[in-house]
Amino acid sequence: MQLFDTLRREDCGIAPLDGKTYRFYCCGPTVYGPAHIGNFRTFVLQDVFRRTLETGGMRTLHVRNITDVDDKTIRDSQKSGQSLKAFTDQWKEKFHSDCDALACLPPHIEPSAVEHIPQQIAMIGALVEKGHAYVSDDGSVYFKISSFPGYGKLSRLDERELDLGKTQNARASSDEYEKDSISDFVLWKTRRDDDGENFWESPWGQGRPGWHLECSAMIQEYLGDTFDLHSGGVDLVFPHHENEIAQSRCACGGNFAAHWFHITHLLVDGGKMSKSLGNMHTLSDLREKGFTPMEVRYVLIGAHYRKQLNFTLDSLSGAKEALHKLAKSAAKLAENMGGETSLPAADFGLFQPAWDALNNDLNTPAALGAIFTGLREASKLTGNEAAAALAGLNRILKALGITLPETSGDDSEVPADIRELAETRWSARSNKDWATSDKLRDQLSALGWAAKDGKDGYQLSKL
RNA sequence: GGCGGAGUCGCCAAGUGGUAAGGCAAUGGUUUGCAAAACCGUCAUUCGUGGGUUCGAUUCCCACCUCCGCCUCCA
Repeated sequence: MQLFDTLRREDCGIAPLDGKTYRFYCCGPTVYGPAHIGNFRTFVLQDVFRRTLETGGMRTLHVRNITDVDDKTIRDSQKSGQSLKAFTDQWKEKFHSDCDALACLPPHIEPSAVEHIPQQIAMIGALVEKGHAYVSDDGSVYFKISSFPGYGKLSRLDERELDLGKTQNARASSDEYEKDSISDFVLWKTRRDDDGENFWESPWGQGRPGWHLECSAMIQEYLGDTFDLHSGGVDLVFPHHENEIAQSRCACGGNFAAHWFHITHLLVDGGKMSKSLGNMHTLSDLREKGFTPMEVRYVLIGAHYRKQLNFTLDSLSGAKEALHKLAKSAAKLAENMGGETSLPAADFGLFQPAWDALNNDLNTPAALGAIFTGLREASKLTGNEAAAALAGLNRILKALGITLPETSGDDSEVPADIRELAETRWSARSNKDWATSDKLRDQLSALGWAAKDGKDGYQLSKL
C-alpha cells in the first residue's frame, strides 16, 4: 500500500524492511482517565492500517505502549488516594474494554513504562556516556539538543519560528531547572516531594524517567534500532517524536522509524474538543446516549486521517442508519445466494475499488463510498455470483473492522410486560379495533418500543 | 506573530485539468386501516470571492475573505 510519510512529506510504499514482518509502534494512552473519541480516532485508524496490511497478506508486529507514570498519573493517583499501580490499572482496564468494543485488535505487545525502568536507565546511561546528555546540579538528566544535528527534521523546526537560539534567550530565565539550553528536554527527573513513593533508584539518584524516553526505550527493547513505522496523533510530532528520534538515534545508532504516520485531531461540532466546552465525548458517554461502539467507529473512519474530522451527534445517527443499510444489503445478498455458500474470497470482486481506496493512503471514506456503490451492483446478483459478492463484502468490511448489526429484531430481549402490550395490540388490530390498537402503539412507544406490523405478525424493536 | 490544514448539496464527506463518489436528512411513489418498517425513484450545470493560465479549472497560479489546528501537557 501507499501511505503519506510525515517525515518525507510524500506517499511511500509500505513493505517490511526485513521482507517478512511489518513492525510498527504506536504511542499509546496515558492511563489517568477514560480515553475520549479523539484518542480513539487515532487508535481506530491505526487499527484500520494494521487490518489493511494483514488483509493484504502481510505479517505484522504491532507494539503500543501504556504510559503509567508521568505527572498526570502521579498527581491523580494521589488525589484519589490510590497507589499509582492501582490507579493506572483501573484505567488501563477501561481502555482495553473500550478498544475491544470498538473492534480494535489488541497490539501484539503492550509494554508499560513502569515495567521498563531498567531499559530506560540504560538508555540514559548510554546517552550520558556518548556526550548527548548531561546531569544538572539537582540530579536530573537532560538531553543536549545541540549534540544531535538532525534535531527538528520531522517537525521542520528550521522552517518554523522555533529557532533554538532564540528560544533559549526567550525562556532561560523563567525555567526552574538548570540547563545548558532551555530546549534540552529531561530524560531523568530527580525525585521531588510531590512524587510521593513513585521513584526509582538510578546512577543519578532517586527519580523517575521523563515521558519522551519511555517510547524510545521500549522500541529499542521490542523493535530494535531500525523498524518500519511509527504512529501517533499529530500533536506528538513535536516535541515527543522529535525527541524520540534524537534519543534513539544517539543512543542506539540505527535509523529508528523508516516511516511516520500521524493522525489529525478531530473536531467536535466544528471546534476543538475540550472539557470546559463539555464536548469531550467518551465511549461510555456515547453509549449512554444510545449509540453503539460500532457506530462510533464508523464515524471515526468516515473522514480521511489527514483531515480534521467534524464529530457530531448527528453524524452518529447517520452512522446508525448507514450501518443498518449495510446490514440489510448483506442480508439480502445472503438471501439471493440460494443454496450457495459464501466462501472466503480470494479477491474483492465488486469491492475492489474500496480495497484500492484503502491502499491509496488509507482512504477510508472513499472505501466506504465504494462499498455502497458496489452494493448497488451486487443486489442484482443471485446464486454463486451473490455468494462471491458477499465474500468480497465481508473481506473489505473486515479490513475496515466493521461488524454489521443484526437486521432482524431480536425478540428474545423483550420484557414480558412489553410483550403483553404488543400481543393485546395485535389482537385489537386483527379485530380492526383501530382506536385501541393505536392507543396501545402510543403506549409502547412511550415505553421505548416500536411495533412494526407485517402481514401475519409484528416485530418489536427498541426506539 | 510563525507554521500547517481547510472552505464541495441542509449535515457528514470523497474526488479530479475534461466537465461533481458515497452516507444521513429531505422528498415523490409502492405498501399500510393510518403509521412505522421495507422496497423503487428524485435530490449540487456546481465545488468561499475576484482575477489569471488553458481549447477547457472545482482541480494549476495570484490576490482576497472566512474557518480550524499547532506553536505548553495532549491521540
